[in-house]
Amino acid sequence: MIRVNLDVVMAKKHIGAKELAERIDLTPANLSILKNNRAKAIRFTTLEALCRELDCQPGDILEYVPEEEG
Amino acid sequence: MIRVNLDVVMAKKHIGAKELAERIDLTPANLSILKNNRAKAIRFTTLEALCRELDCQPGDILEYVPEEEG
DNA sequence: TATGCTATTATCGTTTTTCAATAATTTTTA
DNA sequence: TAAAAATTATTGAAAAACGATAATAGCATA
Repeated sequence: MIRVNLDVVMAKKHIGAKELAERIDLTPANLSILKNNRAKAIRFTTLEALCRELDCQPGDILEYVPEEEG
Repeated sequence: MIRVNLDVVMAKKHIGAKELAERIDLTPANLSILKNNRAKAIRFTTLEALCRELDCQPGDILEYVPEEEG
């Protein structure tokens, strides 16, 4: 499972979803999908804009969480 | 710019493109596109499979490289 | 040289998913 | 309580992954 830790990075940078959405030129609705782990993919242009505006690396945003076996 | 450092991780793990492609259930052709920085997006299912088989994190594979200003 | 093996590159068609636009609802905050 | 912010859902268009396939390149080794 790939976990999107956008909320953590946003909190560290003290930036809200509305402002971040504006800065990366994405609608707040679509940023919310990403932020709340409902996206199934990400374009590199979007990931790049996020890293640029949040001054971070992809590894700060994306995390691989091994599934526990059923 | 988002750089895909798959070649580095693969070298560390001593695994070839053919075997990795088989393990993550992707054609060698499509893995090559990703590995050589010609992909424009990535599905989380693919990123997850890569992290699982390479025993690594997204941050090992994806790197944000700030563009130098022209 | 010749022969495999691996990797890369390219094209086509299908499927998946992002994303904008929009609206409704919920949550948070002043 | 009212306003602002955030979430959720829907629709449609555009982008891109991906499989299948084939051609080509690189690189060993006999």
